[in-house]
Amino acid sequence: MSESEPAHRAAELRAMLQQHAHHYYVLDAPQIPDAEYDRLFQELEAIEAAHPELRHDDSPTQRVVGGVLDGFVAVRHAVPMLSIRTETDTEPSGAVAFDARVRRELALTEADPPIEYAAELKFDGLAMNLRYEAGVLVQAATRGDGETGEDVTQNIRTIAQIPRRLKCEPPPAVLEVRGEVYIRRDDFEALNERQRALIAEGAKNEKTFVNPRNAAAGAVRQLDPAIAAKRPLSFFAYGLGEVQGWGSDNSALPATHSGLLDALGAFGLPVSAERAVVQGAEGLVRFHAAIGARRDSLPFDIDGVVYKVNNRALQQRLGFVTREPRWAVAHKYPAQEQMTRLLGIDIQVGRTGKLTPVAKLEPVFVGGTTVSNATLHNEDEVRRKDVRVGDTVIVRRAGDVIPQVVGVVHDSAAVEASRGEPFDLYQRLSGQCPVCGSPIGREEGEVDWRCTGGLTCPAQRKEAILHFAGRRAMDIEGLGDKLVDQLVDGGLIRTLPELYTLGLAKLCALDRMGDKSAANLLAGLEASKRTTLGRFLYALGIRHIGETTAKDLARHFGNLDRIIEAAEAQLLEVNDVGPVVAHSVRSFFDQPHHREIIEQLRAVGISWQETEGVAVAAPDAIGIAGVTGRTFVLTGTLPTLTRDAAKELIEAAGGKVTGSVSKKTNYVVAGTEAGSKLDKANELGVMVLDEAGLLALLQGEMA
DNA sequence: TAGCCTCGAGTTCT
DNA sequence: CTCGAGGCTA
Repeated sequence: MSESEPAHRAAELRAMLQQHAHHYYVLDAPQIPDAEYDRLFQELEAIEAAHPELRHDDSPTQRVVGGVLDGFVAVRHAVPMLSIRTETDTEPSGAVAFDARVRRELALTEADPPIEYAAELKFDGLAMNLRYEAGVLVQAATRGDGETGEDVTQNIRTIAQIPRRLKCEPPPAVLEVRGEVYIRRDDFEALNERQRALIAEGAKNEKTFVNPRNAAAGAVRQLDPAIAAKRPLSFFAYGLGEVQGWGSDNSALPATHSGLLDALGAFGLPVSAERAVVQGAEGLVRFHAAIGARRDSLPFDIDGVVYKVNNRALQQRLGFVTREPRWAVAHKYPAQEQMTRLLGIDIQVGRTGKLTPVAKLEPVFVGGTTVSNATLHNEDEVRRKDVRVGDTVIVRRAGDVIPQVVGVVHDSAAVEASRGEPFDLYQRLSGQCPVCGSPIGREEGEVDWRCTGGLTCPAQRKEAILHFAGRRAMDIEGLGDKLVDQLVDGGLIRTLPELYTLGLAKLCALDRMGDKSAANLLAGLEASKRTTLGRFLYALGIRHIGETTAKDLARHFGNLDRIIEAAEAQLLEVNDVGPVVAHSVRSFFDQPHHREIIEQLRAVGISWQETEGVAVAAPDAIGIAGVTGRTFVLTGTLPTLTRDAAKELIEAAGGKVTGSVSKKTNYVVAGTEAGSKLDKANELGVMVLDEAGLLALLQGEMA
């Protein structure tokens, strides 16, 4: 009796775990919390450890079994895994053409009713053959060349969604289920997140994955199933291979494809819910369009849809042409990812001097257009992806319009060994700006390299002019990049004010510039002279001053001279202006060259409405006590007051207490063991008080 | 001190 | 649109 007790409990646990796993993975509706599942799982593990004879091949605890393989064993498919014909046509006519072919083959006329189709998704994963004998999973094999694949049973057993025993009684003698192993997008993101963490911790042999498909392919081909088990693989069934004894003489085989999928679902196999039974070409077209519209929001990648004649008897009548069934077709959407070759890495100079690496690609058609350039953002990014000239890379252009290099395709070891050098921006440029030859530099802690040439650099000058002329800035109509290229390269324009001294004669001498366009530009320049302070400030292109901040400054100060004269402390009064922005503004106006340009721009007639500004009253000069509206930072331990008490006192007096010292900080109140905040205060010249000093200040305010 | 939120800057192709 | 930086806040 004492022997049968654990056996009974083990069987019970196995049944419960299988049931819950099915709800969790297949129906996506867990019935118990994960922790409870884990507890049951561990209980079963414990029983099986104590009673090895109770271990079953189809126990949930046996999903990871066996050791590392030396290689994969070839498996000859009992029924070949055929490819299906792919409609490359991305228009709806692909569906129409298929329907027409089917009707022709069946010798149907227009008088006959529409054909019924099963429409489903074409997953972007790996085709797999699962062989169940007497209801138990005995083998999983990849597609290979269609005739012979590889035995990956150990890895596939780690996929919890795939039942080790079919839920049917009695089970078919042999049932081969065909389907796709894939990785969900969210699982993929989480996986890469984990990989990045491992790499950050210094793990040598880890890497991030380029896309879910590659990650899935890598996992399936892992020799060590323990590694495969850590990859979040999923599975959808979509067809059959060899079948024996499903009912007597396979009589229980459903008559339709849709019925077949329903049956597989009932056996506990995951079947996609994104499928439909539709009538005729019209139904196919609708399905294609509906899925296409939702493609980006599906939880997994697909590369198209598949249409199958639903009735299996009709399928048999249609038969095969060479290796492809006549009764099914895949209808692809335009690829969102393509492989191509990285021809080179150019380096562009932006308005702020930022040096941006740009991938020069062998042109590929992806996401509806031909892509030949893609930004690589910065050096870190290039290194992170380890993209090198000559590599085969994957380019993606999904819903987000802008193409990006997703990563490198790592193929044969030979190719791997002969790769180019890792990207080193400084070395590539020999430390010089590719346009003007000025030295390049990188600020401490910044990612970006910059050309130090400033406006002497033609690239920056061009960008500065374009920015000045931009729609949100001075809005000069008729001044585009081609024209700016000509003006700067031809030496007609060196500084912004010179734009306004352009004459008709000079303009007409330029290539492709007629009287009309020249007159348009001059009119555009004239019209731009009447502007606002905010636009003008923004147009100057001061670092960190975008449209919003420019407007804030304009509103706060009301007129330009006050801004030019403002000390950093006054600039800090402006909303969202911190030390960096304040410093940037201050140093811009400190350059005589910039003041000169501003004078000249005013001289040519640029003007705006000046106001009083809505600045709060100018703060008291340094040294005069004040608490209201001031910012305090507390650091260290005060002799009598607790932090909270000190805070309360300051706030009661109208002051503000923040956590970190910045130029916006008016006072630092330091006690004993004050650390870096005190150093910072000294560095920034912020007034430092002790407790007595604080109390004296507060007294003064109250009095 | 970390994390949130906003802003700035750069980006592709037709 | 995305990323990084700056500013602010819990």
